This record gives sequence, structure tokens and C-alpha cells, in this order.
Amino acid sequence: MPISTVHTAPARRTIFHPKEWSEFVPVICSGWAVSSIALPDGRRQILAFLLPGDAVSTGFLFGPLSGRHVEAVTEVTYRRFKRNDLRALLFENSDLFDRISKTWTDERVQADQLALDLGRRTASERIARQILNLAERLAKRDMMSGQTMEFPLRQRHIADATGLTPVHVSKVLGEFQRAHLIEISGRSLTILNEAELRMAADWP
Amino acid sequence: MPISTVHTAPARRTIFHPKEWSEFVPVICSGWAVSSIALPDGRRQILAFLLPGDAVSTGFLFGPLSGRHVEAVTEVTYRRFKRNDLRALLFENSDLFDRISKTWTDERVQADQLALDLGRRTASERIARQILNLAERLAKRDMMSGQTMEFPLRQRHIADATGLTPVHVSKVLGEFQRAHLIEISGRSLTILNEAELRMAADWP
DNA sequence: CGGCCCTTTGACGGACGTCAAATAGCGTGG
DNA sequence: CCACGCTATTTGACGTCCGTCAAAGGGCCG
Repeated sequence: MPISTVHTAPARRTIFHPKEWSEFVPVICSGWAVSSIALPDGRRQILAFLLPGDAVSTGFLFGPLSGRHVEAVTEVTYRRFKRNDLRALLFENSDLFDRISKTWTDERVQADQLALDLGRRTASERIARQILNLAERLAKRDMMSGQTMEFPLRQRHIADATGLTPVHVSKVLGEFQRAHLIEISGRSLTILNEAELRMAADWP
Repeated sequence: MPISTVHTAPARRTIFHPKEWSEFVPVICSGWAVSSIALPDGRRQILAFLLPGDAVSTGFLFGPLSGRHVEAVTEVTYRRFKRNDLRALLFENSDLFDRISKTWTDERVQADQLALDLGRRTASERIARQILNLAERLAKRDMMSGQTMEFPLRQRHIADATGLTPVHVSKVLGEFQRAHLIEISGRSLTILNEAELRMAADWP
């Protein structure tokens, strides 16, 4: 049964259009993508960075979740699962149902934390948290070499994820580097002083 | 089968503790409540105002969603449904399942909008949107008399919902009133100029 | 009546945004 | 391989939105 097809998108290509009514739910296989929502005047909020293995949102299982934009950051390969196929699987297989509902509550917790970050945290905290968050997620996927990660994000991405401007992101990242918390060179980022970075992030 | 019990909480009382691991999911019957998440240092973000008929979150169906605080604004009556009873109902009744999954995607859209508001909108936009949003939800419940609604929220609530300070909320509400967009008196709020208020809110 | 919380107001400060210019990367094509 | 042009990053000066602090009412309940 062909329940999925594989696609490739180059960097910066749109994978899923905000107005698209699709019966497919996309899942990232390789590369980095970004899920966002935008206003007519151009203001944009990134809701999540998508890494290999991530689905856009479990919400996609039940409806098209219009308004969301999904875009490749690096070259990306992804699969498109038919919504109805997945729903059928869900009802046949109660183990799978449990895994999905777990993902669902995790996603809700993430959304709550995002609101808390955007509403109540300072610029430095938000940026430091994004870095630590990505490091943690990459580590789970065996995509960290020591404290170093591939870091394909433009500062514009970080700005849109944290509700800041690219200029201010540049200033904060500059401070972090001058304080030897992190080092960014080329397209990779190294955490030099994890303890201090966690302090800056007000991390648990 | 006793699947729910009714409780009453006076204003300001906690209905659901952030550390509580509960097998119950609360649903508001009357009054206003607030669902929030907080940092150790006291910063707080309100995630939703709960009106009669609202459950705290569909996420509660599948796990305890730790970290959330639910608190009465006015005197509140609510029911506590057993999680397992609800889950059982869900599997027996596929119509109910569809309704719940609809609620889930709605909730996801709300969460996305909250992030967009907090990350990318100005103070005035955020406050105007909260007012319009509440008016719309109250209208669906037949709880508006014309353009006037009961408005039990303290400015502290609005501040925590919009990521602002109570002082700044007071200033913006003052401007709105001097511009005759709204009028607040006692515990009720009237929308005087809906068109202008929608403009201020950058509303669709 | 008295205390407590809420709201309002004003002066001031700071975090972050805007604007602009200089520099550095990076992909493309000659 | 170099030249070119675009986009990203950095930096500084300056502006503004919103926060902080403080004081003065106002409303509500014991």
C-alpha cells in the first residue's frame, strides 16, 4: 500500500502553502524546515523549527489547519502521508493511538512554553533558550558532535521565532560570543559554556 | 453512571494546581476562570480565559498537562470528569470523536494566534483583540446585551494575557475610552465604536 | 471607619526597534 | 578562477514603546 511519497525541496522553497487545503500531512525526513504564520503586512511568527522525524503538527491529522506556512531552511526531503490513511491506522492500532496522543500533549506543552517565552521573557532568555532547545532536540537525533551542531538558521529565522528583529538578534548573539558562551562560525554553532548559557536562558 | 461531580469555587480560588497529577478534567459551568502558566520568579502568562462550557484543554484528555494553573476569576461552578470515562466514551462514539478533534484543531489555531499576537503585535492591538475575542465568545453564549458585556477581569488579568504590565494596560484602556472606542464602568464593558476598535485590533 | 486592592497618572529609564552604512559571505556566470 | 551582485551580518546613532517607580485617589468588604 503506497501510503506515502517522497519529495525534495531546495532551501527556501515553500513546502506547504498557508491557503492550501491539502489531504496530506508532511513529515520531514532530512534537513531543517520552519513552520510559521504571518500577517498581511509581513510580520511573521515562527511556531517551530522542524527537524528530521518531525511532523508539522498532530493537528494536521484531523483537518487542514489553514494559515500555516511550512518552508525549507536547508534542502529538505519529506514524505506526504494521506490524512485518511493515517486516521485509519490510528483506529486499528491502539498502541499508535497512545503514541500520537502523547505527541499531542507534548505539542500543547510546547505551545504553552512558546507563549510564556514570547509574553514574559527577555530577548537574551528567548535566544539562549532556542539554542539550548535545538541542541537538545539534535542530541536526541544523534546530530550533535560534542557541543557542536550544524546551524543553518539565518538570524532572520531566530528573530521571527523569538519575536525580535534581526538587528537585535545580531547584537545578542554578539554578546554571547564575546562572553564565550557560544561560538558561531560558518554554518555551525558550538556551546562553549553550557552552564552559563543555561543561566542566561533561565533554564530548569 | 456518575461520570461527573459539580464543584463551586469563590473568586480567586485555585481550581487546578500546577503540580497536581489529576485523573479529572475540569469543565466550567458558570462564571469566568483563567488558565495560566508561571515562572518561579512570579512572571505569569495567561493562556486562555475560560467561559461557561469551556474545558481547560483537550490536552487534558490524554495526560495531566502539568504546569497549568486554573483559577477562578468570578465565583465559578465546574464539573470534574474522569479522564478514563471520557476516553471510553470517545472510542464508543465516533461522532463525539469528530467533535473533539475539531475542538483540538481549533485550540491549536488559537495557540498559534496567541504566539503571533505576543511575538508580533503592539500593546494596543493585543488589548483590542482580547476585547473583541471575548465579545465574540460571549455573543455565541448569548451573554452579550447589545454591545455590552459583564467584564469581571482585573487589569492584572489583561496584562498577564497580553504580556504587558498592569500600568501599561491602564494607559491603553484609558486611551481607548478617551477615543470613545469602549466604555468601562463598574464591572461591565461596552463597545461604543466597533469599526474603530476592529481597526485598532487589526482584526480580519 | 479603616485597610486593602485596584486604577490612574506622571516622571523617568531601559530594552528593543529603526535607520543607515560598512563589511563579509555566497552563489552565479563570464 | 575571478568578478559581480545579492543577501546576511555587524555596528553605531538615535528613537520609541513599554516598564519601573512612586504617589494619589477610588472602590469594596470587614
